[in-house]
Amino acid sequence: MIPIGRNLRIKAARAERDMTQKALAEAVGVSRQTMNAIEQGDYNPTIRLCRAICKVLGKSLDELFGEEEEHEGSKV
Amino acid sequence: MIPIGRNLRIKAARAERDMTQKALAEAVGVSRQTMNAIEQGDYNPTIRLCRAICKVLGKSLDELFGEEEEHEGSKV
DNA sequence: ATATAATGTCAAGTATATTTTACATATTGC
DNA sequence: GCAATATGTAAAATATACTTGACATTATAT
Repeated sequence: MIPIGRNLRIKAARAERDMTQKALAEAVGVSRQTMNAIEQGDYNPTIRLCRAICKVLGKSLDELFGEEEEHEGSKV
Repeated sequence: MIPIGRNLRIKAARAERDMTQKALAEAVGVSRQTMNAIEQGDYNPTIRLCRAICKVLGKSLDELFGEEEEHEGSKV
């Protein structure tokens, strides 16, 4: 629970590497559901998991987890 | 448990702002023991708490929590 | 249309982050 | 020396990250 905002940056970085949620989850050693929940913003990973995700996706903490979400499309 | 390495960067950033562990803990809304444990590397905060710490200390995630610890003094 | 892979979600359990209380050790100032 | 403040630790309780298993939905392709 506790909505955090969907993390589209992870999704995008995954796309860059053509990785599936499952593949990323395995690469960082968590369940697929956990990866999905993080992308959905359903919770709040530990810094350790964040670091692992960054490492696999070749991004920095600031790039993937910095600040709060950038706002979505400005609806028309 | 699970040693992560002491986070001297937080300690240093705190010193820059002349903040005590207690003050920082209150500013980010956790207990003093939690802040202490994080600095001691005794565990593994959530990204949310990390963000809060960064905000209060005026540092980025990469600055305070990026990569693993830089090695200490190169022993002589 | 129907397989198959990728994703979203839920519920029940386990692991662990965080709190509270409490005490011990520095450290600083009187 | 003694008081006060800052820090380090520990044990028991609580909150929540994360797992497992299962099912529904949305692509993509044949």
